[in-house]
Amino acid sequence: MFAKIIIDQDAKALDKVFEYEIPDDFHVEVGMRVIVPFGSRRLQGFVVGISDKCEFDSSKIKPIQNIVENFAVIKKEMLDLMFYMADKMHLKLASCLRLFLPSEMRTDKIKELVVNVCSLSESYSLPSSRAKKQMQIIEYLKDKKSEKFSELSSIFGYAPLSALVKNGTVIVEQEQINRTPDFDKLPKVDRKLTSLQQRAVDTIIDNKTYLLHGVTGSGKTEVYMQLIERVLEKGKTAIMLVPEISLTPQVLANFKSRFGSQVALIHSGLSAGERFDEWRRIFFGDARVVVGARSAIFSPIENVGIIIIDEEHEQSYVSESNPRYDTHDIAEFRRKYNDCTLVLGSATPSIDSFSKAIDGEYELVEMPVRVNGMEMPKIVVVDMLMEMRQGNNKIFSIPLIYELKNIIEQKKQAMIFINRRGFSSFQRCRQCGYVAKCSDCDVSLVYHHYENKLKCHYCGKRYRALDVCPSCGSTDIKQGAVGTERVVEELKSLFPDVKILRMDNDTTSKKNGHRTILNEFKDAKPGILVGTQMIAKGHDFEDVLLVGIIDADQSLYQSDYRSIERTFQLITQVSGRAGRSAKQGRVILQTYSPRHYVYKFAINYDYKGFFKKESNLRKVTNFPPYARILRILFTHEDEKIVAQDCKDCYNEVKKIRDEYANEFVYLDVMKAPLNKIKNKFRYQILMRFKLPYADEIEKKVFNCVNEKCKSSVFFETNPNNLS
DNA sequence: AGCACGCCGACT
DNA sequence: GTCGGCGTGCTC
Repeated sequence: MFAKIIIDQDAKALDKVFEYEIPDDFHVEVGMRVIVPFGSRRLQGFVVGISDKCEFDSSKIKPIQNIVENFAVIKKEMLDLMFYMADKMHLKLASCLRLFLPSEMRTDKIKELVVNVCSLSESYSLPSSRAKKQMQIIEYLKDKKSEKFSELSSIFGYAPLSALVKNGTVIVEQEQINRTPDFDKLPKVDRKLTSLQQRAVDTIIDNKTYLLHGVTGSGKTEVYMQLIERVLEKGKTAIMLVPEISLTPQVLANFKSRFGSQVALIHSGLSAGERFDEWRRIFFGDARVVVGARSAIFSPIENVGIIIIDEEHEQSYVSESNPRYDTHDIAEFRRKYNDCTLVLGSATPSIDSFSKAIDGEYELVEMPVRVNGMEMPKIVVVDMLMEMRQGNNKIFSIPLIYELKNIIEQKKQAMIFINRRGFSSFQRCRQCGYVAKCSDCDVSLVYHHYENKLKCHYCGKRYRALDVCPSCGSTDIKQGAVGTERVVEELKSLFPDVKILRMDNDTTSKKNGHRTILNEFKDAKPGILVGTQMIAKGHDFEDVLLVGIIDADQSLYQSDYRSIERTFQLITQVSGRAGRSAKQGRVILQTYSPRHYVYKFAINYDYKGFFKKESNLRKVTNFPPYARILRILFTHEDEKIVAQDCKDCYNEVKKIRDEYANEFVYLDVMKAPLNKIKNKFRYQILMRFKLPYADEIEKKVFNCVNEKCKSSVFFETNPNNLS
């Protein structure tokens, strides 16, 4: 018999199926991990098929050397998913498989899922004198009493060992796996749902995809919980995905108390060991609800009854780096495979998902009212140009200062949202125009006042801050756009007695950083929390009555087609933080372009109006979801090589463009906007084509680029940012 | 990916 | 003369 095997190496040249002979006494199944001789090395591989004949030159076929576990660690569904991903998303087979296993089990120090331990049986008969290896094993075990099966089999070989096991000389026992003890579910409290919530729960029953559009505060989480409960009662399992940043301790505790030990949590805060343990509980069916961020969609959970993607519009559901995938696609695959329900929930669905709902691909379920019946907070747009004309060129507008004073007098709380960390976006010499840049990346450095350093936000490299211009010696140095640090500093000088906290990547990188800051904020009355994106969701503080958005335009003028959508979502989410309790909240939104249509819709919380406008725009200008963008990014240390590689591929792609001339809207080559990151030069080919032949074109482009070019290329469809 | 085989510069 | 640079090519 022969096995089709994928070598566990992330290299383009090895991205294919290799064939090995299965020794007669090996029990090999599809999905197992094995060790195979590969050239002069031994490597880990995965069995993806078994056949009684081989297609490769049989004289070159080598036998499988060993098996790692005596069962399949990659389940059937995941194997199918791997082929699907490789085909549809042009990913390497091995890199898909790696997504399915916890990092602890990977390559070098192969961690086994269960440990099989061998010992000599009490009464055994000596093998025939010809079986030298068998004798050696017996001697070894006499001396050491017991040893791991895998260890023995790699020292002496699998064949003699399995012979000894078969005739009862050697006994194999599975080492006890420490599973978390089952404990009783908390008593089922009768949770009163609003009629809207109840209607949502009653509607979401079929095995299809639902888009749950519920305004912030409409109680989507409770709906999810009810849905999961119902699925569990039917003996099925559930996957619940949330954006990484909203995996706060409160959310986790909530799920733990509701579902007890049935829930497995997967988040970035886990150590490798903890992650492995949770994975193992899922694998063996001890956990029936998986709650986690993006990667949890790959959990080896069986018999799935429902998959939920909360905040489905979040960018973090698309993996940005190497195996690039969109969680929606994986979830859709698993929904079909398990014939189960998929729920996409959001207050501000992505244009993509909502248009699928409009087209009938998803069923739309709406919850347009907040649980507490409160109005959404009132959003006031402040024209910063006008402020400037009136002589205020400070960070804060007059209305914002006024409202802040108000809040402080009432001993309430405010949140200030500014989507840029650090002190200022750059430092520039006013005399000669010099801007400090990172030596490894093509970006300007961000000034961090607290550490008095310039930092590169791409590679993390630090530099001394400028006090004199290194180019002309001038001391007249201008600070760029404001960041969180600068806002905090300014607030402190305005309100010296008020507790002001900052929450961004710099202050939460330490363990429990989030929790510490949030706990501190909870008791700070009056208090102001300044932060980036990460304050935008999940945190409900009753006394937050004011939200300030410092630079709403910041996300608006990024040169990608989703920036307007993103701005709308951000404003809605941030505004949702205000007035979670009985009092109505207020939002001050500062902008330099107050007449942009996004603000008109945002202040009225008019998602549908916004959707209509935005989707129309995309339709007439041929942008997703009405067309597809494909970006091919080339990177290399040597600029000449990338440039040439990229150019060569471009010429090939042009041929495809000519073949599908009616489909292409756009095609060009260029330096990437960020020409260099971490000392690697970046060039790109960008194209946009209509949908009818999109899959076909994409495949052709992929194949020809893959053939043409040896250096590393990165394919992105509908990229989130073009830097 | 990693390792082997293979063809040209500065060392005992 | 040889040790060793890393350029191409192969691994079932």
